[in-house]
Amino acid sequence: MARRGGSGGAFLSLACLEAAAVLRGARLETPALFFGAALSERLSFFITSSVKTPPAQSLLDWYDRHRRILPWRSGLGQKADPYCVWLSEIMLQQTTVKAVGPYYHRFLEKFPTVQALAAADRDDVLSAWAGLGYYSRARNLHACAQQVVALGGFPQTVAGLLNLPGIGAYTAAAVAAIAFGVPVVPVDGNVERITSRLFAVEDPLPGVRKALATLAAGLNKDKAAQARPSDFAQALFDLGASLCSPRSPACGLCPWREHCEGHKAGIAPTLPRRAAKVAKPVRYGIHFLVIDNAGQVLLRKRPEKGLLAAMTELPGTDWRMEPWAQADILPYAPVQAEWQHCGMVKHVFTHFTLEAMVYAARVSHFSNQAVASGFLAPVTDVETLSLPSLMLKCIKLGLKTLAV
DNA sequence: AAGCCGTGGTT
DNA sequence: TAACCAAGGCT
Repeated sequence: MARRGGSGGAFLSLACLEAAAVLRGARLETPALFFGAALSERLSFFITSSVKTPPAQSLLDWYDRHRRILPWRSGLGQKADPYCVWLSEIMLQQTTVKAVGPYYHRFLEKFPTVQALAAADRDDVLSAWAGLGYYSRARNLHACAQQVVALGGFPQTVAGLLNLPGIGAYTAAAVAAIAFGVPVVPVDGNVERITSRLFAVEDPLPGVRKALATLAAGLNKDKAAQARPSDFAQALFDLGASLCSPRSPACGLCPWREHCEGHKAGIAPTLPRRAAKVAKPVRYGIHFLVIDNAGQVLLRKRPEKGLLAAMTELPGTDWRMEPWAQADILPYAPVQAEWQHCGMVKHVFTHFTLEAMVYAARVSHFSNQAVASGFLAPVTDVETLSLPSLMLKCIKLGLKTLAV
């Protein structure tokens, strides 16, 4: 791991010059060798025992003055509700505060307690999640609620929380710290960014992720942080969200600016570095919108596993790497009709881009066979049908064509 | 363990 | 526009 910042002596304690030598030397080695098993353990020790961490009190003072007011956040010194903390943490995984807000309120209204959530139908939970993305979170949320009820409440340790579905290293630490006052540092994208800047770590993600987590774990070692584990964790989130932002951090306002090696070296805005990414492949699919005289649209449910698992979709082809020829697609049409070409919907998933061609038609009524291939729903209910965003786009495009 | 899993906002 | 990114987890 390459860490910048003047002489090793100023940055690392004198007792650990050997560690500094190891760290400097490591820059010259291949990443694979550097993170080799034995060496990695030695480095974890050296890092946690030798790295000078910034004063937690400075951050906490800043937090007390500038902390954000969020729906799931309790008042300073107030006790947090574990159910609310957990629910918000799951929703906030890879999801912005702004997007979560309405979902969080709706969810609490529908499922006010973990018992209510556990007792609910899974489809109702999925429905309340529709549009938020990463739908495995909703399935795991429901399963987790049932386990929590069976356990008689939320586990109050990181290890106990880690056993629950949908809760990984980050969420376990976040719930433990925020809901139960356990002095741990949850490492999310904010904390990775802050840590890489504080210690001027120039090696790229995702390879350097483990090393950043080790460095981050040392951030709460002083007394001030130990006294306020919940506030310290949330202070890091707020710092990452409002000052130590990805593109143009406001280093001049940062309570840790005098302790930040990245800032001192003038490279803070460029951190963390990332390995060059590969281009996303394009996949091609066709989807069909059919409406009968009663204003009903034919839909179907996707398979239980895989992309958009168990969510609702328009009937259509699979999504393949080769574009579909006109002649290939008729067998996939759910009914015989005068199909009108509506255009293309482009949708970007994490690992590929989908170009979905949409065809639309009207029929007087659906045959039993057609209905058996899926289910019918009033087209006026499209907004409330628990549809993934992609399908909402396809339907809107199809409706536009039919209306003409 | 690298690939899979959504969506919306920003630059 | 295309890339980037958000309080990541699972397999």
